[in-house]
Amino acid sequence: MGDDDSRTRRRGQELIKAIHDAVLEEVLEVGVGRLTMDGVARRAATPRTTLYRRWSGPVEVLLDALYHQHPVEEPTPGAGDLRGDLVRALRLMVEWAFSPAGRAVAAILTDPKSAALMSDALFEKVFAHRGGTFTRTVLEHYAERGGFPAELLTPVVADIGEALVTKRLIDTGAPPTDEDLVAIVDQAILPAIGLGPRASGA
Amino acid sequence: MGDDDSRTRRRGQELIKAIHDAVLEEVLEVGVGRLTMDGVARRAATPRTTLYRRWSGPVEVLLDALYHQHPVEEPTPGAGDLRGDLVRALRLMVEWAFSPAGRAVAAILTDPKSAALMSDALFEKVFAHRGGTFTRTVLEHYAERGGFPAELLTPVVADIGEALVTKRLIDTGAPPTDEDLVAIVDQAILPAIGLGPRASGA
DNA sequence: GAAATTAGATACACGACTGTAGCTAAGACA
DNA sequence: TGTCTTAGCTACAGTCGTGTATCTAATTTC
Repeated sequence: MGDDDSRTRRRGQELIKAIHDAVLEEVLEVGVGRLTMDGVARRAATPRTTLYRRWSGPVEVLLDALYHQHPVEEPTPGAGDLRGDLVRALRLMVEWAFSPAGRAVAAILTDPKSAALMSDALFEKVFAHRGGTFTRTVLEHYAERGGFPAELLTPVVADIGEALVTKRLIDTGAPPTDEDLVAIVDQAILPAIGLGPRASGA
Repeated sequence: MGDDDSRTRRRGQELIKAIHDAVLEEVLEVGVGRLTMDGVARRAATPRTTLYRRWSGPVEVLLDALYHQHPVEEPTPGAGDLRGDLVRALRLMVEWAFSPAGRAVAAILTDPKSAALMSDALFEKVFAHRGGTFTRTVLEHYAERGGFPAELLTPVVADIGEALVTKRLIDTGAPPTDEDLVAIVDQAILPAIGLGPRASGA
């Protein structure tokens, strides 16, 4: 049978994946504005002609890589541990934020020239729902089951956890510890849904 | 007397200011990674030699511009309107975020190559205290005067307002309305310091 | 095995940018 | 007025990246 190891060329999806991986690495090293076809090609160990056959520029390569490597794990809330589920959801968010795709998304969000290249499909898939998919899922789950008054779950409240994690990532560039995540849940999220230390004292 | 209007050349601070303004505009248009000496010079209507006499590259020009154009208004809390003062502080933050310097800071924060060029003085002045200077000032002011229990003012709580505004800015690219700011104060900050609707109902 | 497809390789012309050198002239100062 | 400083101007050589064209050879398909 065909022995894959003897092949010298990559074809089809294997090649595409290598190029996607390469552009996600390259953007981490140089940033969006310094992405070049040359750089991506070099990192992918493929000639530029191969890239130009499919994409017209490096940002398109990057956006395409994001489209295909975006799948993000969603939290799976249980039944009786809101606090624990919130911490786990935030941990999931942090893990994603430090993935190649997560870092690339962060870079694109501040690039003035990327928006013009953004397809509607990609925007819909990657950016439109970027916020609120981690803790919101957990909070909705528990609100539906009467864990706290559902009317307290406003767009602002749904965003608190992720907002604090996002800001922390921007401020320090380092992943928050589990203690940090617990503090965010206890000091900011739970009070906002009426489950803070003051509310339990009543 | 010297008539300023007849001069054909800018000198000293006038020239420096024009260059600073130019680089802050240029970075908004092309992003950090696409900044060039050529582009900045063109926009400042000055030759590159003039830039090279002072700076070795475009990011240095930008960082210098930030160092000198960073002064940010601080909130001036009053005596009896915590809620109003928090909303005003967040409004101040939004105004700064949309200033040329504010936007430049945002761009630099995601550029992989800018950190290496960052002087300690600049980091100290512009970035180290970037978070927590708006609502923290107000919250500390009122905590000291017994407006709410001081022990509730943790680093997490001090960050809530600005975190939510930051995330909103990232998510939409548009300035939050005053209604948005009021919602952030009422739904997230006040509950966290024990002054939410639930606490007053007790 | 032959035909089709396409990955990989090479080359080219061009533009933009870099960094430097050298010069002139405007402006400040004594 | 004379001197000094430096902004503005021009030119240059070199590098990098772009976009394209062409060809060969590896791989897949029939």
